[in-house]
Amino acid sequence: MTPRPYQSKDRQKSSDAGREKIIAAARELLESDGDESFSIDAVARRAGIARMTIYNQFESKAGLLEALFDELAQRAQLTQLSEIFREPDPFRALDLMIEVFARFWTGNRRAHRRLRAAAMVDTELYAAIDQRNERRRRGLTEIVARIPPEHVMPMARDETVRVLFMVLSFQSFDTIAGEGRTPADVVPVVQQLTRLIVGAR
Amino acid sequence: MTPRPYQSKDRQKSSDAGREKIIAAARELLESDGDESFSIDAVARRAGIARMTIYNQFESKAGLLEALFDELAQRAQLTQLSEIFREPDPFRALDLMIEVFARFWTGNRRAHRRLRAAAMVDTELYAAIDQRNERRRRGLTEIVARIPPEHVMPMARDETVRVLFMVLSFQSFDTIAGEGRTPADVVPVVQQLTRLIVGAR
DNA sequence: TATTTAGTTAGACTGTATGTACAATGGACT
DNA sequence: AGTCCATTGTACATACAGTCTAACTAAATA
Repeated sequence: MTPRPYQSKDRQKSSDAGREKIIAAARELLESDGDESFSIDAVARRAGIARMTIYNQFESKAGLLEALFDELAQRAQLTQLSEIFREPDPFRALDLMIEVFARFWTGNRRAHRRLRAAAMVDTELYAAIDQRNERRRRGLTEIVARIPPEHVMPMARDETVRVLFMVLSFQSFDTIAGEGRTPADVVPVVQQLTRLIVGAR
Repeated sequence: MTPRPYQSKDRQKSSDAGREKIIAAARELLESDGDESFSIDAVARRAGIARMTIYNQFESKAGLLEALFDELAQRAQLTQLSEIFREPDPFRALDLMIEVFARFWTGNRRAHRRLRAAAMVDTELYAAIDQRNERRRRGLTEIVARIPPEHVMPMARDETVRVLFMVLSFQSFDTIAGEGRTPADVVPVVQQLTRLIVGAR
């Protein structure tokens, strides 16, 4: 009758493996251009597990997509950002930031599109992703603050941050990339655009 | 037994009135921040008509939203655009274009957001709205082509068009506007940004 | 080894939504 | 009077999210 709680490493490991299998299936499904719609059922089928397991692991569809977003971020090494935000040279920091986000946004473009679409409908997911985007804004604020006062800028600083935030959004990269252009094509354009916004060095 | 086809003016008029009533209800519903979800049923209830009538008039949800998009465009007097595209001075044309789009995008912001969200899910609607956006791109192409060859531009012309297309998108205005800023606040920022992109006169 | 524990699974069920089919109604036209 | 046609109510098929539950399974512990 006495409860006998325990945690297991093997148990945790197989559970984690299951989680990753599900997220991978979700990513593949979002990335594929098949006409199959993105439903919990479809993810479960592709991962070869029961639908209930997904609810077990992720609570809801929003929870799954939130986890997927974070996995995409890890894949694109978005963790480098905190390092970049500490880069003393603000102009160099912006160039690096553009490279990282180009990798992120254009690496899994279809997935990001459908993720955004889902986020616009689901308020819970929207809040989760919005929070992550705000990190980008805070980083930009830091970087812009690091631009020396004697440097002549075409816009006020807070306006500059707002505009840069927009330029570094998924939408921006997606639109500028158009169809069939690689990150290598887009990065120099966005870097050039950014230089115009903060004022050439 | 013999078919006796006819058209009626009164009939047409009351039918058109019904159409407008439905579109108005759809617009109000999209614009309101209530938690009521945007369903055909909700639109019908608000318009005070039967759900079937909507399918009768608009074929599908996508059809209704497409019609709504066009109504929003008319309300914001987007028809002025064809005139602006013929403006000989390209710099002035850009400034005017920004004013028109600021009115369009920020006038019914919530509606545009949810319209975009719906379009990202529904391919039919996406194609319809994409087509309308392409008119914007063609207009920009014309305007940029009108910039005199001796004018020094920071980017190649085709790249300039792509970037301007992005800057004049809903997403751009929505992001730059942030929360609670009016078109009057946003227009000068976007105009300034555009001047940086095409090169100051 | 026997028992406990916790994640997995299949299936039934609810609720919401789109879209279709169809027959009845009633107003507008000839 | 007779015809046309948009509107309407109702029933129906389908898809999806999410909940509940009871059975199953494999690992952990005594």
